[in-house]
Amino acid sequence: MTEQELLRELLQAGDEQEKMSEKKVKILEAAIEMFSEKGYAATSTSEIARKAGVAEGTIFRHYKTKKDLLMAIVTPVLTRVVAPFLARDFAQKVFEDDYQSYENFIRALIRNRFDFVKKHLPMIKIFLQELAFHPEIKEQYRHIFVEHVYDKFRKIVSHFQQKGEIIELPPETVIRMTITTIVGYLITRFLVLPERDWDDDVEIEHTIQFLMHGLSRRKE
Amino acid sequence: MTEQELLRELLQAGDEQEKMSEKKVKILEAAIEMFSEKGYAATSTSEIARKAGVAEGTIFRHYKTKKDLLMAIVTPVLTRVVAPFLARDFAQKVFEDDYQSYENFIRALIRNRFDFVKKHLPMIKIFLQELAFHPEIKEQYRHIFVEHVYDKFRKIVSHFQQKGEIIELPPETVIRMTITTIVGYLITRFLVLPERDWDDDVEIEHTIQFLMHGLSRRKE
DNA sequence: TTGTAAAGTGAGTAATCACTCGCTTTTTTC
DNA sequence: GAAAAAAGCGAGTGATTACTCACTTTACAA
Repeated sequence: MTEQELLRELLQAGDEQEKMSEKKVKILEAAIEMFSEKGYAATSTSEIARKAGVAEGTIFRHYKTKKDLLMAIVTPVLTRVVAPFLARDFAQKVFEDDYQSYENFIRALIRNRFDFVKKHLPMIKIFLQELAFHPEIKEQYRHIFVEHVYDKFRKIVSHFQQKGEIIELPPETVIRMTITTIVGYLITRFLVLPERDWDDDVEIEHTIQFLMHGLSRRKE
Repeated sequence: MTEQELLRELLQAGDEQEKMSEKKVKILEAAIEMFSEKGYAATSTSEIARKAGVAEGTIFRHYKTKKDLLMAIVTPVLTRVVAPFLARDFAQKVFEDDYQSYENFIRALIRNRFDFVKKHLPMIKIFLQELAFHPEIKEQYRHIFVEHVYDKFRKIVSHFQQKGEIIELPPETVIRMTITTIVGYLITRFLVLPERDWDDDVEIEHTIQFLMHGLSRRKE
């Protein structure tokens, strides 16, 4: 699968899969690169057109406004970020002991999210940046999280709390710590210190151990 | 101490304390508000002038360029973020058992940073946003961190590792987990879910317990 | 009080902005 | 293969941009 096919597939997530023209893909690639490097507001449509090798009018043929172009990039990220939780059988699998422990659940989650961030870093950068300034993006995110992630996550936490594997704190606190630890690792790894030579397998394992000990039942 | 005096003091950090004119303070206040709400690139100097109740020319009387204005806001944040580590006697105090444990050290740190973030949230938002797009800011940050924070932090970690309080992971991993946990909590608290009604004392204590258990010596 | 430097002003400037529109070229449909 | 639709083009639009500059007002030292 080529880079272009991969991008095409990701960006079409949700849409009826119409074929995208060559130039439309070029526009998206150029926009993603420039938005992630200079920021959305600081990137002009003429720059995007130049980098994409396309007339400026062509951009507005495909996207009514510059903001539409941003949303076309950001929306698929939104759904993919929480993708693991969207699978219909996801919570089921957890309860039916596909992952015998919270630890294995976390391990699968962190590995999965690691690959995702590694593959789509520029889009994720744009998403994180613009989240702060566009209330609709934040609202979409909030909606998806509340609707598709929070409830399932809460049930998983409760499940392993009852099994005695993790501590009896409020579920939202446990969820916060889990997400914070994973996201904190990924942001450090890919945004804060990307140039350091990481031993990813070791670091992921340390992170999992840290999280599991932090969440383990306290024994006196 | 009024809000204005407080702002004045913070923004003058480092400079020889020249008196700032009324209008200069107004400009800074307006710029901080707008930059944090709309972003640096999306805010025009004319908007800032209007909000500050000042002619546009007055902005450029005090700051040569719009970017100079940004740097005047962001630079003091940089030093204040790491302020606790800048104190000359800081590491000394830790070793001489002012904080008898890593836990107490962390507790003091998190409480201190909590107050700082709460007080200067808009400036911190601007700082975090623009860090991504201005290499000089990132370089300044890297420099201060490497020069003034990392070494002291590393010594503190080693100290408590030798005392057997915390686990014998590589110090940079322990530092990463500590910072990640604290920053993750503060970002969740003030940026991701600021509208939730937090019981801050409880949440801070849970966070400390999570961190300390995550970092504790594993006992078989 | 007067002289001077700093602070403040706002109309003006060239460049750039997101976006439009009449047109040509390419692709799809029957 | 002709007609229709979609994609692509680029000069042109009015609005806005960061910044300048000649000028006026204010602050303060001698």
